Amino acid sequence: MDITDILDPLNEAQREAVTVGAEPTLVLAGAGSGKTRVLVHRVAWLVRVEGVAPQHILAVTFTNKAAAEMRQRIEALLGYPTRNLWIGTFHGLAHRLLRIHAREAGLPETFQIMDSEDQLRMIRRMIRSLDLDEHEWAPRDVQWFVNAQKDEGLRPKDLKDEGNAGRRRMIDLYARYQRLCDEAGLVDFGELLLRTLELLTERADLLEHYRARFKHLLVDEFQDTNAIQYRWLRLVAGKSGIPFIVGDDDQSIYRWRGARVENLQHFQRDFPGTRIVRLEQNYRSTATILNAANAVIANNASRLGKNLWTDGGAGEPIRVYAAFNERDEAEFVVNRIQDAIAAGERRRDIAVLYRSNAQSRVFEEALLAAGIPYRVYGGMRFFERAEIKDALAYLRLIANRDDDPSFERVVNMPPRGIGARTIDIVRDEARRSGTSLWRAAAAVITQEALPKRSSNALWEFLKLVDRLDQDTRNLPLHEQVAHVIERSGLIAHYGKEPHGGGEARVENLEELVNAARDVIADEESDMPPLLSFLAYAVLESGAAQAGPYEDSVQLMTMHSAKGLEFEWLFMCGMEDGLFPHQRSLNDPEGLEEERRLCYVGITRAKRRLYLTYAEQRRLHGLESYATPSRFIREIPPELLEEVRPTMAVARPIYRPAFAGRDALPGGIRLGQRVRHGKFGEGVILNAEGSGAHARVQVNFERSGTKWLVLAYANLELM
DNA sequence: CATACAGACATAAAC
DNA sequence: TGTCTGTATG
Repeated sequence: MDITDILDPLNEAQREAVTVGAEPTLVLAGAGSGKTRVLVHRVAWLVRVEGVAPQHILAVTFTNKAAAEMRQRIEALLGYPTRNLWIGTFHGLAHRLLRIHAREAGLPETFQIMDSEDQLRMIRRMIRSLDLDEHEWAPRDVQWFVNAQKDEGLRPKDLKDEGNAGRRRMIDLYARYQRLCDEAGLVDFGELLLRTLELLTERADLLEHYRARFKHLLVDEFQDTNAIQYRWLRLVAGKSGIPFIVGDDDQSIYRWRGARVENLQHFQRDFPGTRIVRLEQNYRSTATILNAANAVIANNASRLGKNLWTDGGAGEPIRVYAAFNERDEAEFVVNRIQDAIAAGERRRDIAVLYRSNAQSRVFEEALLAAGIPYRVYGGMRFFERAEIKDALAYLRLIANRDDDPSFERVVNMPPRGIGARTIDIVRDEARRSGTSLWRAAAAVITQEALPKRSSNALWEFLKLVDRLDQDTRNLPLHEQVAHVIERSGLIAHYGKEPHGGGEARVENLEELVNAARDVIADEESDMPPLLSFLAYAVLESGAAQAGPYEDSVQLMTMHSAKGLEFEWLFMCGMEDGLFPHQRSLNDPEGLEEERRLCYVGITRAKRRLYLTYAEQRRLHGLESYATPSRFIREIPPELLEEVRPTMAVARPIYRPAFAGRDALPGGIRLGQRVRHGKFGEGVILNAEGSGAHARVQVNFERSGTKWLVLAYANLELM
């Protein structure tokens, strides 16, 4: 058997990982150490050398994009399609199981998935219907609470109020929300996982079946799994499954949305005899860049320990530029980008990274002015667009009339004279009789509880949806979609939107037809195409922007940069308060996560890295003065090179951090916690002036941010 | 029902 | 400061 194509491209550690026997394996894979390659080759090894049938393999990735890429690479290596090999995200796989076993899981066959926006709308509506104060019970907070519980695998009945009235109400809201979802046949992202877990826990026969099927469980980006995903993995693995997981504790940057790095440690505890393979050789960056990354991450206390190395050369020093303000920073970056392009660099190999999206603006303006094509990551995705969600809502109603959120979304879209008053009456009726809005609407019409005009309009809507359903029942999916966007009136509605704004929307709607054409049937779960398409639209929200092939400079947050690499990299806004972000300055765990994010950022760079910061920055409308990020100071100075502005300036460029602080009386420092008689507790953000005129900016927890004159404020240090 | 205006808010974002 | 949401107005 020829296995050279599997093993030859691998180094020794990679080869060890790919060829391990049937034992639980944990691959600690540093940035740029070839972890995707290891996963792909592991699958090929199992199939070709160990003779494992593809249906005995389950591979879990972090995103759909990664799943698609992995499947494609596996097929390229194996040389044939891998139909029975399950590859997907935890959510995608859970959805598949729930479709196959909807009945056993207590769901209607036509159940629909809600994205976070749908979920938020639903919670907001619920809070209103309960006449709760939306400030005290902010829908966002409730949503956060519900999702956090689900991520931990907890149902309302598992939660105790601990004698806390607020918590008791939260638990109650969670329970009510869940009831609403169940009644409407709706499943949120967390529910996909939780339901599946419960299904497999309760149904020993199913569990046994899937345990027998999925012998090999491969999980990528394991450091980003949450509690329930890990329980899921353990459950499916059981005693006989062989988990092969790949992760990097230093790249765990999603703690804030439930990811548990500890799962890496737990894994070793829960699967005794775990074989650990470390991939530490980096093929991406210069030694200088790697050393900087290593130096920064070394400041984190809780690590499994790992040191990246390369046999490549030192390369260039890392450039640090201190800008006057954010516009100077952008101008500097754009000038360097022009240099790079002039030197023959491709635009797509250049990226500008920042901590938060709001920072993109200045760079966009500067790039626009310079006429350099760029692409901003993030923002509105295809399936999140209003017109697309409208069209999907019609389709969802066709599939399931009881989908209340979809009903509310399009009952008056396009406008057909059904106002807030009418909807209120329908809603009241639904609540009174405990049915869906759809049924309530029909009831309200027969009861003649509405003015003639509204009643007719409502009747027209019900007829419309029924007609759309009937007329398209036997059409291929994409024709069904085309029919629906046309006959629902959405096309006409958006087409006549003023100032040509509707044109793009109409194009998007037409694009939806194409998307429907491309949907591939899932033979295994023999899901109806419409249901399959609707699920796809929620689970795979689509790229934020089209135009992929124009060669353009990449702008994105440090988070979105994970997994990517660039020849030239700019990390901007390297200021304490921006990066690390303000909200993590007082929290050691938060700070460690920021540091990991910095590590992720630095290790994206292949050849040249710039770190820039602005000494003065306009933020939320007011000027603030910043100190360079502590992360810059964590890089050994010999790896850095200051870049001076082209104009001569009569001041030190790379000011030592916290210069000027000494001038503040009373031992006050930035970041210091203080208490004020009236405003309560807060943190010093900024300071200016000295002596009797010294003022400090304090961010009070209760009263917001204020400038105070030190001499009068009587701040108590904490 | 569309548009204008006021007010709140401002970390990251896949599924 | 800019964006988004909700409400007031014509």
